[in-house]
Amino acid sequence: MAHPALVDRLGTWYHHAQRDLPWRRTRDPWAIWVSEVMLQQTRVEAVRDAWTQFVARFPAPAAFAAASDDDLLSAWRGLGYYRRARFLREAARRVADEYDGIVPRDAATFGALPGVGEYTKGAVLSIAFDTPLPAVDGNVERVVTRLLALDGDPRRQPVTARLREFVGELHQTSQPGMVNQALMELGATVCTPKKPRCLVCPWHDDCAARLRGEVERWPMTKPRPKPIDITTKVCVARHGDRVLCRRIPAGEVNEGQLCLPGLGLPVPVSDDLAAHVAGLGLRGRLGPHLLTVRHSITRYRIRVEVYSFAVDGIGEELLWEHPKNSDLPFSTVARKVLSKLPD
DNA sequence: AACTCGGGGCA
DNA sequence: TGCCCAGAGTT
Repeated sequence: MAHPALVDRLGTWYHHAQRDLPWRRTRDPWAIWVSEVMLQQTRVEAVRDAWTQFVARFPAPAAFAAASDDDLLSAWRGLGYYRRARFLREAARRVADEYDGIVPRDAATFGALPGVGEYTKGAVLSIAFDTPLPAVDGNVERVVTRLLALDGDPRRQPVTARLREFVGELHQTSQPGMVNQALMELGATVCTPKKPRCLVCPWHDDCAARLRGEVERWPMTKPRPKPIDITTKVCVARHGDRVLCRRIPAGEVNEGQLCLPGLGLPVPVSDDLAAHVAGLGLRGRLGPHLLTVRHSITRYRIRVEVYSFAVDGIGEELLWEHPKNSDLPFSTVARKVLSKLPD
């Protein structure tokens, strides 16, 4: 079954209502791919600048394939889910090595690359090449479950299959890339989770949820568990204008990034800062409590108490960095602490 | 099917 | 403060 009138209204709306986003100005599959990975679980406004810098620095898969860990983490700064960047680099290496640096158009081949799931496969190939594949993200789930008043968890069968089937029907009468992007744009700017702007929706008169007067009943997703509150302590040891840092070890959250002594995520490395610092081989005294910083990651909400630390010597083999003049990838929580530090 | 991975922005 | 976001991989 096709829906020409539905697609027509959607297309007309998208033509005049779409936001001017930088990745919509290119058809380069690599640049589009980067944008889709960055946008996974991440807001448009957080991605905009990062994407622009990223594609300037790594204009092709082969360029990113050669990036160091530090360059990778710096390029991904502030976006979170840093594992996405590692998967993308691994995928870029395969493209460079096995496909002569060309992003594969074949759905099975592209979809087999690390970090490319059902959504990303459909989004990149439909936007770059107009391949008729559905790209069902959280926005599309919301828009379509409301339009059709689809009960059940949209991330599970049979709803997943129904969503993909419906989007596939929309592709029959127009360009799949436009349809996919328009569905996402509608979900992002009109059919929002709360207080949707139904008055300006092109599907105002078609939406089963609105006709029932209970739009916010859909999508029927599971509520997230509440975050766990943690308090941890961190010390700022200064030597001139440099600060004592540590590399987060492999296997821990945010591995490879720079953090401050005493702070470990997701749980505190040490509640006893003095003992922790002694373990680093430093002598000195723990100074006063300076300030408190709040930070949240996946399931934790963390209160960080920041103490100063006066050291006698800088110690051998310890990492001292200029926080405001360093190319090394400081973790977000470390940057928060350092930016709030009094002079 | 449940769990893990970040971070920011805003009602 | 609570909630949500252009998901994917692992267990």
